[in-house]
Amino acid sequence: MPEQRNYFEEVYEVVRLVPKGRVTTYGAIARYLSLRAGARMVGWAMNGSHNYPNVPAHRVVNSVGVLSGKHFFGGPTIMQQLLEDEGVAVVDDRVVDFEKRLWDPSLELTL
DNA sequence: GGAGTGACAAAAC
DNA sequence: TGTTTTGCCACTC
Repeated sequence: MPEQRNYFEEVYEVVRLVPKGRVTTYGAIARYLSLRAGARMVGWAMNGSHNYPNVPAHRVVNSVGVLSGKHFFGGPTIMQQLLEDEGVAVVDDRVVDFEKRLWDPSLELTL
């Protein structure tokens, strides 16, 4: 069945554009997609991200920089390990210098 | 076919 | 000031 889930693809595409060593938020992606509060969809999309290649869902965190869905990576430390491997320090499930690491598509892509 | 849920966020009270 | 409710779309039961 063809992928007719536009929002999901949009989310995946944006997440794929997140540079290594940077993180983004559900709200940022939702805003970039002109969603009022579709952040839930972003998270749900991440849930199905395993069906799509190169979707660094570990770079997507909530609005406070917390690795909300770390447990969905098959382990509570996988997400943190991936981020640390990319140079993103994670302490107490939170991204260090989150505001500096934050990659907002609406800003970086200057749409 | 209908109702409920889901890795969130922002507005309202 | 903190807590509660609504919003969105897709997917599952």
